[in-house]
Formats: sequence, structure tokens, C-alpha cells
Amino acid sequence: MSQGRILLIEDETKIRRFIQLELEHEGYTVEEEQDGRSGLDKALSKNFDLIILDVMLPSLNGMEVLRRLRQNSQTPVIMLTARDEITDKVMGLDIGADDYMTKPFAIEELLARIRAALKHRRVDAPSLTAIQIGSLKLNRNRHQVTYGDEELELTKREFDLLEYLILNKGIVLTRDAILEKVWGYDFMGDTNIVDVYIRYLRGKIDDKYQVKLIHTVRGVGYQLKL
Amino acid sequence: MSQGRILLIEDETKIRRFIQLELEHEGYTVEEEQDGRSGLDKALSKNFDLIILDVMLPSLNGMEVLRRLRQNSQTPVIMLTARDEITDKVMGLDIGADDYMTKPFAIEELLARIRAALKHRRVDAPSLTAIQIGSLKLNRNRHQVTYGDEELELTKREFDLLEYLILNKGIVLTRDAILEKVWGYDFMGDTNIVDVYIRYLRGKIDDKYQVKLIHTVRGVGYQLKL
DNA sequence: ACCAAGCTTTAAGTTAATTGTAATGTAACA
DNA sequence: TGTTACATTACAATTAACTTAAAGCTTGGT
Repeated sequence: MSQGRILLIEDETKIRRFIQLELEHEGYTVEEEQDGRSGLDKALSKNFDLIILDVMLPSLNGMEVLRRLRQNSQTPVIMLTARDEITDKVMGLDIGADDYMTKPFAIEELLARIRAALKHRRVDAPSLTAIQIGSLKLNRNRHQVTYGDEELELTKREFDLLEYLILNKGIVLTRDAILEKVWGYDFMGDTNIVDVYIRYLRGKIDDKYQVKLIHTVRGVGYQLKL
Repeated sequence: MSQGRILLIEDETKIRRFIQLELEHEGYTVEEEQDGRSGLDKALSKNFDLIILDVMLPSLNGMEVLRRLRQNSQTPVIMLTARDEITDKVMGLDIGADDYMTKPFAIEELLARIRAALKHRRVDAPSLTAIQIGSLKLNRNRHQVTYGDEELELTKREFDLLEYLILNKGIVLTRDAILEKVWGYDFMGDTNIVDVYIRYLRGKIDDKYQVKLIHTVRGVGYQLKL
């Protein structure tokens, strides 16, 4: 399995090759771009876990790539700079780079910085199609929910609510958060609709299978846990 | 208002003074320690936004301080190293330092790295969702409190109060401050509600686990400390 | 266009837990 | 030893959540 997807934006061929080989040897999946503009395009068009970005680049310099990238993305960035000038370093960090390396550098150091940057990754589950808690499975593609091997009949709202709960299992969700994510309400004066749907889910899950998955956290909200 | 609370652990007096003055000039609140062991103690006893940690220290070296700190805290750490050896840098990053500087360095660069590290304070950073004192951990996302690995059942008020106490561990909090932050009362003529809830917490923590975390400071207020 | 069926929402009554008050007991300080 | 500050407890008031039923929507079929 890949350790992570890395985008390498570097114009000097020798350095690029070298880094690429080392990264792949460590188990990362690497894509490359040779100039700033195409690097930015690729960075915005796909999901990478990390971007390694040279400061000196044709067509659009690294600082500018970073600045524009940061308007739309929080992907961690490690900058590479040939110049040992403080101004560049300072700027890079202030714009939003997570780290930088001064060329020449030892590959071991780059690898350590990559590990450090990736460690910060949010654990937010990506777009998994099958999610579950205990014996309760929810398949997002098939729009199907099963407990053990029995299939549950859920309405769309019930399904959406359960999906949101499972995606955030273990953490407490406020009614407001649920209303916003599942119902799309920004704010609603007074409604107990969430409570009612929680009741419906409890009827179809907790009551029916005599488990306690849906927990009330009084004064706060609801939480799914085993 | 303070830009953030920084703990500076450095034994060389000249360097320490210099960094301290610069940081205070930038608006940070700075506390200092001169050796590894007392630095670690202070780091664990209070909440800092950032720790600057020298590698070469008396009594407990920086690497070891970092390693032990990481067992209980996610506070960002910037390491200072006199030696330009990669191994040290690599180790520091792998153990969990967020960044490092090689001495001598330009103060501007340190300031930029501090800004970068503090910017990382994400809303969902572990340091913000999980706080603790000793074996008592409070997770704000999960709305869960544990002592060792036992889970405590707290009501919302108890939880909010404990959260406020832990966030300000080591500091004496007046009843008025507690009322304002936890209850939202601006002023209340006469109530002993804080005392009552302190009692509830003591019943569930100090009494149950036979520790003394919640201390009364007669004439002033309450304080959480080990 | 109308109806039926199922889904969604509101609302009201009920139950349960938390919260705050107040009265009484205990320890600290002068 | 008197006085003040804090600790403790019981209970009543308050607030939050649960449950149910009925009203309001949608959707698909005729």
C-alpha cells in the first residue's frame, strides 16, 4: 500500500529524478511537474498528501504557486530553496509552507521532514463507499444498510443521518451540526426534527437488535459508539 | 493581548536572554527554564502554545525531554541544535518536534518558524481537543473524560467546569472568573454554585481516585494542580 | 389532475436528568 | 474562641430529551 501521494514540482531534472527514486523506494506514490503553472494545475486537480515545491521555477515561481495554492487547498507543502537567504525562507513559512529545505540537502533529512509533515494529516476518512460500526454496515454506493446480514429499510433522511453519524462515530455531534450537514439548514429557530429521526433510527437499530449504538450526550448532542 | 504563551528551555544564559527579549517584543508571553528536567516539569504542569527546546541541556537532554513530553502533550516544539548533524535533526522530527533551528540563526527566521508553528494550531489539533493533567484526560470532540482508562460520567456543567480548570491548570481561578466563563453570568449577587460543582467534581475525581487535583486557595478560588 | 402511499415535519404531553438554592456542618485564621 | 470562608447535602425548580400522533409534503400511478 502506498505511504501517500506526493507531488514533486522541480525543474532541475537530476534533482527531480533523484528525489523521485528515493521517495518511491520509501513507498510513496510520486507525480512530477517541471514548471510552476502546470504544477499548480495538477496540485489543484488531484488530491495529494504532500507537495514538494522548488522556489525557482519556470513560468510561475514557487512562492507564487504556494500563494495561489493556499487559496484553495491545505495540502502540506515543503519548499526547496537553493538560496540560503532568510527572506525566502521567512516568506515561504508565512505564506503557508509547512517546512522548507535548503539545497543541497541530505535525502535522509528530506524523508524525515516528509514523515513529520504527513504525521499531521487529518484522519478525516476520505470517500469510502463502505463504512461501518460494529455489525452495522452502510454502503454509500448501493444506498444499503445491513445489520449482520439482515438488510434495513431506511428512508433517505434516515440514511443520510446514519451516514453522518457513522462517518463521525466516536465524536459527539450537536443538533446544529447535524441539522446543517444532514438537513442543510443554516439555522432553524425551533425544531426537534433531529430528535425525531434519532428516535426512528433507534427503533430500527438499537431497539430491534438490542444494542446501544446511538448515545445521547445530554446538553450537547448525539454520538455513535459501541 | 498576548500572542501566545511560549516556554523557552535553554541553558546558555546569553542566548536565552536574547530570545526572550525578542519574543516579548513580538508580544509573546515567555517563561524560561534552564535545564531539561525542570523544563519538562513546567511543560507538563502548564499549558503553553509553543515550546522552544535546546538539544544540549543539563540533567536531561532535549531529545529525551521531547520524547517524554510527547507521551502526554501535543504542544508544538521547535528544537535548537548547535550541532549541524543530520542525525539529531532527523531524530527530533521523528520523535515529534515540529521544527528545528541550527545555531547560530537569525532571529527573524526563528520568529517566522514560530508564526508557522502557531498557525498550525488547527481547530481539530490534538492539543486543542485532548487536554489533560496527570492521568485525567478530557477529550472535547468525544466529550469524554477518562482517569487512567476508566471513563467518567460527567454532566455538561461538570464537563465545562473541568475543561476550564484543565485549560488553566496551575493557575488559581476566582469564583467570579469561573462563573463568567463557565456559567456566563456577568455577576450574581449570591450563589455558591461554583462550590457545589467543585464538590461534584471532587466526588467523581479526587475522592474516587484518591488524588488531590482540585485545590482550594482560601480567600481566592480554586486551582488544578498535581 | 387526483389519489394513495410513504416520507417528513410539527407539536404536545410525558418522562427523566440536571441544575441551583438553601440550610447545616466543618475547617482555617486571627 | 469567634468569625469567616468553604464543604456538604437534600430537595425543588428547571431544562432537556423522548415519544407519539397527526398534519403536511412528495412522488408515482392512473
